[in-house]
Amino acid sequence: MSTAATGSRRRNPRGAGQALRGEIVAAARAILVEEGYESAVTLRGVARHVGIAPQSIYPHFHGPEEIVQAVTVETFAELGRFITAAKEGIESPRDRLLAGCRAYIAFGLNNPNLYGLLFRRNRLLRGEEAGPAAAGEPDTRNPDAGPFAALMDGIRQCIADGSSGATSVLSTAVQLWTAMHGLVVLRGGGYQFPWPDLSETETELISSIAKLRDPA
Amino acid sequence: MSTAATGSRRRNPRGAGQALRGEIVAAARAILVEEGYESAVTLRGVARHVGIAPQSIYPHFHGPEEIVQAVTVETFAELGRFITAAKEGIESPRDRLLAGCRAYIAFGLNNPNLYGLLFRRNRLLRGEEAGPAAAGEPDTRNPDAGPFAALMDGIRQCIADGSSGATSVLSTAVQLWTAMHGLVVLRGGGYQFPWPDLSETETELISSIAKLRDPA
DNA sequence: TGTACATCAGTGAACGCGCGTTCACTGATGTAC
DNA sequence: TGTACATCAGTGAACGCGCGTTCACTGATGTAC
Repeated sequence: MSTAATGSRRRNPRGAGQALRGEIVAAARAILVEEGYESAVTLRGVARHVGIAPQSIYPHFHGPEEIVQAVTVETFAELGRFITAAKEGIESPRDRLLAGCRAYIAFGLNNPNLYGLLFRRNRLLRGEEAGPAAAGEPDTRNPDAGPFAALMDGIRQCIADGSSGATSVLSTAVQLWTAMHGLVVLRGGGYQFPWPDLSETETELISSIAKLRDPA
Repeated sequence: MSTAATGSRRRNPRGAGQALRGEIVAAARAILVEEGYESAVTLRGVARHVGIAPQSIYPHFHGPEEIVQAVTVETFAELGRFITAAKEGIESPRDRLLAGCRAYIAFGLNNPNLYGLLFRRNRLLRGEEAGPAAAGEPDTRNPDAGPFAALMDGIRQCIADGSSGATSVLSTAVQLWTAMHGLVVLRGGGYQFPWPDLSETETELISSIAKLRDPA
């Protein structure tokens, strides 16, 4: 089931202790991708995957949740880069918006387990104490930065350009995000369902929500 | 944290052994609502909640997953009844469709933990063997029955009525469901975010996806 | 009408497992003198 | 140039905990005769 540790692991050289941190995060990521559930990420499981003793994780992380959080931060950055890359070189605001949205959806559908990590239910709902936002607080959910800000920019440009008839940028962005998230979660959920063609669905959803006019 | 067992539990009378089944499902439901995660439903935890010994569960369920499945089936039925009740007495197809969709969203936002149960990732994704659909297989995800079929009916009536300009019933229903699901999951996720007004968002999303014409 | 018995609705006690966590330890390597 | 020492990057062994699961048992109650 889970890949066994290599066993041939070499101790990191003096001063390179931080390298282990990276190995731990990578192992947790691999376990998440394979197993799909946060609960599969245990200190002992990660240690086995890396090939170290469980207690060797403590200098880097205080527990499993911190490791998962590190994977989450990494994944948010990855998603951002993926979307940015997809929009590169596209001039038309309308096509850029579509390309960005399609990239978001593609990332989610191709990495369902990692995507699920980005939007797992907030711990607050379980009655734990609030605390300030962590240093690497995910920024897709931050309206002023990252992918969401880029989405708003894209919509603004479409409005300016005349290719969108939307009135509220924030409201439109939230609705687009909502639809894209729903699409990723439902289609990536693994249910048996006669899903209509993905590309058409994307186009229709985005066009109708962003009130895009058909290009001449 | 978790409510203690009453301790004053009476043994069920002869022939009423099935009553315990109901108590077990109710306890699991309560734990899910309180704790929010499937992993919180353990045989021992449920037994504590009911006030019985852990092994007393076995005559009714083979393990925690079966209990969760029973809660899921119950919740699907509840959702269906809730939507049906909300549409009752509304004549206009357009208003019926809106009422049904609003009810779906309200149920999800008011019962985030139970709603999450309905659409948790399929076990198949974790590499477990397939097997045929269970007896109580959730029917919101079945295009030919339950809430989803009702949604398609609603759209059909709106099209017949002239209040919707949609062309494909199935595609429109899937898109509506996608958007509603995304809305519930994102808004119910507990993130800090400047969400626009819920009622307006609902109206805009549903109207644009179902291509509803403004009523005169 | 009384009584032996089968059945039902559970319990008591115990098991092995994987988990997080702690404490004392090791052995290589860079650094001060 | 040699050597004592501090530090770094980990390990060995053990703990208590909650979990699922098994086995033998109990005690009330309906039923056959």
